[in-house]
Amino acid sequence: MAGTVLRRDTPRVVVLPKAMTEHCLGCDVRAQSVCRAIDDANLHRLAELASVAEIEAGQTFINEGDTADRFFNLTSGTVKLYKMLPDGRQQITGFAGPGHFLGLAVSDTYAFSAEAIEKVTICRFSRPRLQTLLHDFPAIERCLLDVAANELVLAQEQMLLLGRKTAIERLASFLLARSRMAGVSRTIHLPMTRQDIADYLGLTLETVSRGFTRLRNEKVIAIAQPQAIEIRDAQLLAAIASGAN
Amino acid sequence: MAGTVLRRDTPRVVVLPKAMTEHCLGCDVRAQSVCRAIDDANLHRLAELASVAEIEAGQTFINEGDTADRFFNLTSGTVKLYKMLPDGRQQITGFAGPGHFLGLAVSDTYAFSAEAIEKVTICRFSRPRLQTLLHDFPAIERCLLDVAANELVLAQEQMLLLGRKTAIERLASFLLARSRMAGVSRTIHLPMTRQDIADYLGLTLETVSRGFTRLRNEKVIAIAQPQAIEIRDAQLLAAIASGAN
DNA sequence: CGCACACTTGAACCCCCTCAACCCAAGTGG
DNA sequence: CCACTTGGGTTGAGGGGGTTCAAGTGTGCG
Repeated sequence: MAGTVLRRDTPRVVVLPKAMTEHCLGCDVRAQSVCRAIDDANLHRLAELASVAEIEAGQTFINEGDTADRFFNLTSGTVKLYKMLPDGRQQITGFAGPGHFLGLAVSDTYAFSAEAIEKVTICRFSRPRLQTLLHDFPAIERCLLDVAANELVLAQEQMLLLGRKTAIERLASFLLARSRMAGVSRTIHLPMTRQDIADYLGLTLETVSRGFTRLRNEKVIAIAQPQAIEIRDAQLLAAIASGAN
Repeated sequence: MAGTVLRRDTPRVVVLPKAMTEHCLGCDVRAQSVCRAIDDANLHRLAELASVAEIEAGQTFINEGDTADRFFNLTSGTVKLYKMLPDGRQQITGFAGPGHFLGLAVSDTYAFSAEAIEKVTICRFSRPRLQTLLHDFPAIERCLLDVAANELVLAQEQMLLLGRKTAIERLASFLLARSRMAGVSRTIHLPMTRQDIADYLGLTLETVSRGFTRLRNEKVIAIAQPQAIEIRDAQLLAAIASGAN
């Protein structure tokens, strides 16, 4: 049962009243984000709604229950999305990286909180104004639908993990998912703490630590640093993750 | 660790080559389904893509991993959506009732299986043909986005439940959610078995049974029949569900 | 009646949690 | 340079909530 203090500092807004269109044109995560749905000619329509902000590590910039008046688009860094119980128990529902879109809420309040675990930069959009833009460009809506459907698949996968997998299977699944998004590289970077991993996998930090140690002893992984893990037997890792072992 | 046998019987298609538009016009779940996004004048466009099928209880009509060539719209009965591990462990990701839309998958294969737990009737749409219709009617797409965002919120809530709540808290949360969808009535109907509830809440059927008994002994609920549960102290039930007790 | 199926209840066990100590690296300040 | 602090990570010992295994209790239906 984790108990972290909530911080409600306002994020530091940094830039860009007018040079925004160029900023969007040269944005290096545009291809991975929903912004790809809008072509260069119309990009200014999107750009004039956006403002950029930098968030320090540890800062919470979305609070569960607050009125959802903004959408966010991550351009760098990593964010944890989580829900909490009144007594402080925390469940991280996902980690968001560059290109990730935040704020897909039906109701008018956020259903989760978001905290930067590294220094993060985000694009912010006013909700009502972006929604009128969505109306003019159904392509964005279509893209958002794809995004939402994809998240739904991931959420179902995570429910299977949380409801039915053992501790070691959860860890293996987590490392495997991380390695897939890392691409070809054999080592994976973990920007989050053991406590965060535990809160994501429905475990305690001690169990996470013990699990990593066990996987290391069984030569499945090597732990270069606590935050840098090398996969030594991807096949065995996958077997463990799927419950075959 | 539950192990149910997969059945792959083809569902019995029942009706309606041509009288379909009238059928859609008079459909009693239209207002609760995505079909509400299309007006009476254009309803025939939707109707001519649909075919109706009846599914017997126990029949699986979506198999995880199969090519996703169809969308479904539930018009009566209850369906369980689930994922399985190779060794038979099962996680139910949700129960779908009348008006529920199924098949929101990004990839070309279904990410989950669907089995009728009661006799069920569904409208079926060919995927490619419905997708061209979506293109013509962005209102449907918008509606689907709302549906997806809503499911995402529910999924996050379920992750919190599976990752961080105790057995009794899970049961209370489940009963509370069921009572909310039941409306004003104080008694809730549970069409699924204890095993299904367990597979939904990440527990065993014995733990579910014991939990119900305990809630009954503490006068929170009354168990008229195993499938019919009366809520006697909604406030206490809500307190337990949120972890306050 | 008797079989099947779902549910309930009991007893023993075990995986993971809790509590606690310890390690280690990175500051910080005298 | 060393003493001290702080934050994250690891490791150990013991306990408990939920599972496992097993028996018993309805209830519907041939």
